[in-house]
Amino acid sequence: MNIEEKAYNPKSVEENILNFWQDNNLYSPEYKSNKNRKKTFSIILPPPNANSSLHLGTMSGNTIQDILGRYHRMIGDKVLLIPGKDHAAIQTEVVFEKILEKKGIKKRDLTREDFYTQCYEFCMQNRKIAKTQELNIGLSADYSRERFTLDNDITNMVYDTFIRMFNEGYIYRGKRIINWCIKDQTALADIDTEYREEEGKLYYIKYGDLTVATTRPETKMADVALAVNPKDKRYKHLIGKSIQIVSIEGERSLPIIGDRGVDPEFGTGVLKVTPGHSKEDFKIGENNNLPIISVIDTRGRITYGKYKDLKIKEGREKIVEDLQKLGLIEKIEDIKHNIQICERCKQEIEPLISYQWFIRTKDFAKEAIKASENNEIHFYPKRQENNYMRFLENIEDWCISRQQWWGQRIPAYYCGGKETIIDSKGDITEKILGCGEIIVSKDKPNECPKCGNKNIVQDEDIFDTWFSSTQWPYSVLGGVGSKDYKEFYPTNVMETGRDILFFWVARMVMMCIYTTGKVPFSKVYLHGLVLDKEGQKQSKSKGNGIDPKDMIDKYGTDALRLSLVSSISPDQDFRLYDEKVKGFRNFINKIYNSSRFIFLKIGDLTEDEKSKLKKLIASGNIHTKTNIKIHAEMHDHISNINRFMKNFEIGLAAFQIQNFYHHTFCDIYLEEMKAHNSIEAKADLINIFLQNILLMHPFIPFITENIYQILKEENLIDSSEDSIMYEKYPGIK
RNA sequence: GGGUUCGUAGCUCAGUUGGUUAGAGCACAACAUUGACAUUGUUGAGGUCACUGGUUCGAAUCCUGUCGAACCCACCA
Repeated sequence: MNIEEKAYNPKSVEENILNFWQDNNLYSPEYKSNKNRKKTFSIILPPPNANSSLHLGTMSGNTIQDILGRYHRMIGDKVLLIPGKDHAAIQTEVVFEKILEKKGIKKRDLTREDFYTQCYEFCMQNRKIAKTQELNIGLSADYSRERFTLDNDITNMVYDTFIRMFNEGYIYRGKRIINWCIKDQTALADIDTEYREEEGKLYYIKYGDLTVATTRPETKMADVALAVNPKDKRYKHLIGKSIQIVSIEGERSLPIIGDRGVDPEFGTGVLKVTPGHSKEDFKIGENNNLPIISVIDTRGRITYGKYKDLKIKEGREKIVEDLQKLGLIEKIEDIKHNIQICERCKQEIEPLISYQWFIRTKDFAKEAIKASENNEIHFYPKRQENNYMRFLENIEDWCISRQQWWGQRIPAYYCGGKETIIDSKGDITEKILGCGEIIVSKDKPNECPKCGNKNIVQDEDIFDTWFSSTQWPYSVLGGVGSKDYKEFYPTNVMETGRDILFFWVARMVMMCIYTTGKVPFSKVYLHGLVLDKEGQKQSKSKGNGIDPKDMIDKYGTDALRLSLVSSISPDQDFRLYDEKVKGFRNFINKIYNSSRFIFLKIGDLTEDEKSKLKKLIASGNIHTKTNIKIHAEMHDHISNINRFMKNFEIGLAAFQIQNFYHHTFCDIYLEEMKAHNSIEAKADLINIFLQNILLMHPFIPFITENIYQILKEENLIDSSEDSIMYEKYPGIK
């Protein structure tokens, strides 16, 4: 810092400080000052997706993580923040396919290997950019330990888990109804889908004497029953009977069953049961032992009779036309209804019957629930615990296979390969062509262990990205039993966005308890989303995103950090915009100028005077007549900040350090001190100043490190530490 | 349908277990500034703390209900 300049120039200062921290390896738990530290504090940083540069939301999380890390370093813990990057299976595949499309290349033009290699390259470039961004925001993570979720050893651990779960019966290959994305050509877990309200039509179709209201007449041929509510007086007497119908599929008989899930208020109160193309109906089918018929394939085309190969919507029109000709359409109403869409590509989801890999989640969920009940895991804010519990209590089996290329290929092998057949009745079966054996193994077996068949074919599918990322807390440390695992696992805090509580946090607890026997972290802090000035979610499609780099270039990193955390509360979304960051820049400048003033005031002391000054500070007996009040206020301030930090009230702490420095330290104390020039007064000034700088360091690390270094250069403080990062936090013994 | 959060100054937001006169920043007005800072300071104006009823010596804070906004989960056949 050149204190000749009237205004603070963050750019050059931050660059120097950053180099100083990195060159000396200060972020590492192996750094010399950590040598005698026993208590560890570790955070697994949520690995951002390696398919783009970081957005502000990720960086707001990084800032909170870093504040916690720096605070704990200063209260004497051996701190490890572990960075990583996530391959983000489907999302990255979608993003990368678009990039290829721009070059006029279609995914299927490439071999699987080429696609993978190119996508890997793409991710490595983003990984580098993201790392630079993380470093620039001051994230004090140990990059010698940085990992990518597709690193070989990580994948190996993921495979080990899969194999163990398979052998213990927690993983099965099953025929179930799944969410199928026709655009992405893959199965999706429920959680990977969203709902969107759309205008549609409700068709009232005659089934013999009864009328059924449906939005999906094209699945009519897959009906296997009609269902009514057992309490519905209109239809109660029909339960257990059958109805003869004549319709486009000819003459046939459908059983009438009772199911409590049928809403008597909707339509006519009669539901057509289509287990092959509706999740609810699939459940009804299971409960009543009904057959399953499929009439739509994975391309979203009809497979039945004369409608074969028509797209769903074309088929619907044609079928309605034919029904009308037969006089079977009673009426058509307009309806607003929610359609299920793919979270990634936003296209409509088709529920289809398919063979996929599933995890039996019920037992795992029980353990994860127990962890919370036994107070082994705490949520900030506490109310999120309810969401966590409700998710786990209602959890369904987790579909972990995806029909994609970018990710970890499932280590399952089929004797002779497999094929899926829809028979003439519309029944889907998966047939393993050899002796029927499925071999789960990390390496490809030479032959089938059961029948000796040499023709062994690997499953084409990859894992859901969350299958690997939920194992991240121990895999990133090198796995169970590794040196880092022993020292840093379980970790202390999971700090992440409130939007991935279910995707990641809850499943991480389940998976890690299974693989390590321990709850992976004892505290979960969930932050809100960063919104734009109008309170809208920032997104690339809206173009309302704020580029973190712009803010840093314009106002400096410390200013941006403060604006990301000051006055926030956990879980609560907050707005960020130019003027806000500018305000914090003004505060940082205030710190600069006040320090400039202090250095001018201290003036050129002789070495004797400096040593007297330091002795006065060390003795603690430096009260001067004019400023007794400040000591009491400092004392309260320090204990408040420590209390806030312990309760994860980061927003309050950030707000208070700024407020105190500006309006108590500068506006009152510093003004008063203008009249005092004794060595005692100067000692007092330096002492209070230093306390404030230390208090502020976790939040605004750059300027505080810079001031600290000047205090040392000027020989105004004594310390064996090279950096403020390892100084003792005020109020901590 | 179930759940959560929010509603405080013109705007953006704090308000730590219920406790004097409800705070900050931005914006606004006036004044000041020769030991730092016009990216500053001082002072001021600006609030029925959404509304309603209750608990309490005392409510922005706790409880009932209403209105408005946002979000999550489930489902819409």
